[in-house]
Amino acid sequence: MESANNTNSSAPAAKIRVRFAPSPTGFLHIGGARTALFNWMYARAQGGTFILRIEDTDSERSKDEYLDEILRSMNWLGLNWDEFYKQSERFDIYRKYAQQLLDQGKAYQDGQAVILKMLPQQVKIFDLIRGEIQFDTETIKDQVLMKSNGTPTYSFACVIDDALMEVSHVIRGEDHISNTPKQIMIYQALGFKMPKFAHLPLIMDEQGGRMSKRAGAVAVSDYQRQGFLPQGIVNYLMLLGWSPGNNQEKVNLDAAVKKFSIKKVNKAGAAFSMDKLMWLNTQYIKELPVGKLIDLLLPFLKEKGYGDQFDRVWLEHTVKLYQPRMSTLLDFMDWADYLFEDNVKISDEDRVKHLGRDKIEGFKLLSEGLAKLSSFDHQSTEEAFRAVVTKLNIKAGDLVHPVRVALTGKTIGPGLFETMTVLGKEKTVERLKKAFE
RNA sequence: GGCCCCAUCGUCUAGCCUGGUUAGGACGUCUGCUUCUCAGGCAGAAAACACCGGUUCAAAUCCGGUUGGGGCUACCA
Repeated sequence: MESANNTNSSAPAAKIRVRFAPSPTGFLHIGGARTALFNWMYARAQGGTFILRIEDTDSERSKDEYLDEILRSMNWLGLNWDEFYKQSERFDIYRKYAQQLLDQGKAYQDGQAVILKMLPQQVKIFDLIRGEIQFDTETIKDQVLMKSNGTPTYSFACVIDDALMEVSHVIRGEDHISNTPKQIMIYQALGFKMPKFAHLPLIMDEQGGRMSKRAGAVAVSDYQRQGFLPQGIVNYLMLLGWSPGNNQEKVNLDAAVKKFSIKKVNKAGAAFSMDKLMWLNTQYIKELPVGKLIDLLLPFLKEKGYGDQFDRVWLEHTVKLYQPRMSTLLDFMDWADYLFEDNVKISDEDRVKHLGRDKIEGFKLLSEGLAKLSSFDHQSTEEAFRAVVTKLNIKAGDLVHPVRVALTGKTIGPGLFETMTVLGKEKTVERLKKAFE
C-alpha cells in the first residue's frame, strides 16, 4: 500500500509517465496488447501515469469501430488508463509547430508538405533494454512532417505529443528502433526534452516468423470470442520477453506489477505458443469459483441459441463436471452440447463402432432398469447399470462406451453416471430407447 | 541491397552485468500409475548454451567474426 512511503528518501523520483499509442486502423492485436501491458505494468509499478493516445492521423484508414474494439479489449484485459487523447483533435497543435520550424528555417516546404532537413550527425540513443544504439543520419533522408493534405506524419505527431504530454518513458515495439533517430532529429529541431526509450522484442508467430494476419487469431477480441480469460491472456503475454523469476509461470497482474522491471526485459523476439496460452487459461478456469464460471458461460450459451433460463443448481452440477477438463469456455459448448440439444448427433463412424446390434439387449435392460428408479443419481444409476452387466455377464466397459455415445454423441466425457445424472432420467431413458431406431 | 536489433532444450525462459552451475523451471512430447473413455492428478524420461576464433588457469557468461532470424528503409502508424 501507498502508506509505506519512506519519508527519509531523498529527492522525489521524477514523475513516470508512459503511453500506449495504438492506431485505430485495425483491432487490438496480441502484439499491441503486450506493448500496452508492459507500459501499464511499468506505470503501476512506479506509481506513474498510463496514457492512452489514439494515433488516428490517417483519416482514410482510421475507423471508429476499430477504436471501440481497442477500448473494449483494453478494458477486458484490465488495462485501465489515466489519461486519454486523440491525435485527430490536435491537428492545430502540429500545424503550429510545423510553422515554427518553417519560420526557423529548419524545415522547408514541398507543395503543401512540410519537410525536415536532416542534419548529418551521429545520433546515439540509450535504450533501457538494449543499451546504446548509434545511427548515422547521413543514411536517413529528409523527413516529411506535414503531409500535403495538412495532416501530420506519425513521427511528427508522436514526438510533439510525447513531449507535450511529458512522457518520461517511450516503451514500444522493436519495430520502432529505426524510427527513433528520425524522431530524435525532430526533438532536436523543436528543442524538446527527450524521453527515455525502451524497445520491446517483437512477438513472432508459432514458427518464429512474422506475426501475420492470417496465421490464426491475432486480435484480442478473437481470443475473447474463443473463450479465453483475460487473466490467461495477460499472464501469457507478460511471459513473452519477461520473467517474474523464481521459476514462476502463473502470475497474476498484481504480483507481476510488484516484480516488474523494465531492465529485466529480454532482447530477443518471442514466438507465440498457443499451447502454453491454453495451459495458462486452463489454470485460470480451474481456479474460478463455479458461480463465476457460469456467469462467463451464460453469454456463450445464449449466443448458441440455448437461451438464458437454466436451473442454477443443475447448471452448477454440470459445469463442475466439465470445469477440470476445460481449456477455454468454448470447450464447454463443444462437450456439453448434448445437454442443451433435443437430439444427440451421433456420427456414422461412432454408430458403426459402438452401436452394433449386439448392444440392443443391454440397452433394453438398462433403459428398463433406469426407468424404474425413484431417485436418479450417481449411486442408483450405477447400481442399475451393474445389474445389467451382471445379468448379461459382460464387462462394464462393453456397455459404458456405447451408452456414452448414445447419450452424448461423444466417445469422451465425464464419468457415465455423472453424465446420466445431469442429463436426467427422462432424456437418458429416451435416448437409450431411440439409440437403435 | 543499405542501416539497425537479436541468438540457452521444439517453444517461453533462469543463469550472462559481477567467468568456475550435475546449465534450473514451464509448455509441449514420451513412459508409468490412477480409471468406463477423455481430461485431470501423481511419478519419471528425452531434450539447449548456433558456428569459428580470441582473452583467461577456467567462457553459456567478456571480445571479434561468420551464419541464421527479425526490424526499418512510405506524404501507413
